Amino acid sequence: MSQPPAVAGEPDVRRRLLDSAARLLGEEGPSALTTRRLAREAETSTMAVYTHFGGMPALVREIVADGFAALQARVAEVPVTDDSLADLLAIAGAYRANALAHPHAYAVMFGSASLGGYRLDDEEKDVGLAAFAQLVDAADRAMQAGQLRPGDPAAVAGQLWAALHGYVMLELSGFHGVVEDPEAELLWPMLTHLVAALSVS
Amino acid sequence: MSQPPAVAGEPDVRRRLLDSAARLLGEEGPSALTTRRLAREAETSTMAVYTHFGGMPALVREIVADGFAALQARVAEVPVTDDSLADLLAIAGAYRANALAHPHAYAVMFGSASLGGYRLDDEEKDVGLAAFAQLVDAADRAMQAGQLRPGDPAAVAGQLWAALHGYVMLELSGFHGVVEDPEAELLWPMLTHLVAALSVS
DNA sequence: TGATCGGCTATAACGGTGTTATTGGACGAC
DNA sequence: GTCGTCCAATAACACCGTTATAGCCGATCA
Repeated sequence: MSQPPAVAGEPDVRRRLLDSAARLLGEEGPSALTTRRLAREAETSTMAVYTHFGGMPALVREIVADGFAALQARVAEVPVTDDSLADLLAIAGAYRANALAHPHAYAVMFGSASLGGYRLDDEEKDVGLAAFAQLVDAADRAMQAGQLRPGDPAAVAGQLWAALHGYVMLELSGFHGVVEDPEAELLWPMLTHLVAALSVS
Repeated sequence: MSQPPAVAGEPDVRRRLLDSAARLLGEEGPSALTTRRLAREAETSTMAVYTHFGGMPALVREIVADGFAALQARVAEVPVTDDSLADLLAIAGAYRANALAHPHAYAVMFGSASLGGYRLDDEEKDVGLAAFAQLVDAADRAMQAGQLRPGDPAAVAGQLWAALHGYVMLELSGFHGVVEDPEAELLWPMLTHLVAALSVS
């Protein structure tokens, strides 16, 4: 209640703030996401951030939640096929593609690039772990299909996730230039080697 | 020339600034490393930062260089033995230990936790790549010893590095709680699986 | 209809930040 | 002793996040 009827074509302040924040973060990075700048972009005053969200960290928390939701949706698009091992690699590709498409958001989501006073809290990590659950499911399917050695799917998924996350972080930091073609010499060999070592012999 | 004779027991301003900066970063994190706070700790004024370094980013650059040097020194302590594969894992252990001992420095070194206006530039990356060269050497030794399959040592080292870096980042972000004992279920299995897949059959 | 009340917004302020210009003092060179 | 050269301290500027204040504007109710 209260909230004005939201005239068509003029999204309410809350929506404008979230949209502007996502755009600023995506286009100019964390340092551009300030209350005053955000208020200018959303054509309102800094107070709106506090009345609608309670402060900058809370607004960032919503952006992060949206980022995790987008990551999860992007990974969920990967079709399930008969080859569970290929599915795992396809999921990794989708994960990386999402990170490269939204590098600043990815950095904030995983605790890099501290944004304002925002810090990952437990609730936020749970949202992130929901995305991780997709990997666990894929690993579990591969075990059920007899393609991965039986074991703890979470451990397998965790190993793949850590390696994938590391490659993505190095790529975002510009440290992947240690070889000519990082994707062909680092990412895929690393993941296939991991999967191979985890497969039934 | 110029620089006063540096009375014993009273390190010069430049040294005091660097020491205080390293201490502030290590103990309280990036957000504590401000010019005014730093000037107070080093018992001088903010101007000293500009006369001696030219600004906060340049000072951070030196801190980062020191961090890479410490990492390199820590890894260099790992003895070279007959078992090159075990050496690779020992290097990984030393790398992780250094990162856990200086988490804030590690985050800044690899582009996370943007500190002031500091950004990794190419020169800085070269310093980081010098540390990476240690891993390449170790991989090369393992190939020469016939324990790793012949190939590009940089590619092998890069895969290990990415995986290790990813695990360390997840550990520093608190995301490693997906399993009970991350070190036993994620880190070492992941690395041994990678090494195994890269070894001669 | 008219008065009241409530939520939202804009303005302004406080203390903090990085950075820079200006001032002043201490020191070596001549 | 005087000059010149650094270097540090002070103060200022513009910006930041945050908060208090005051005013608007629509909904509620007598």
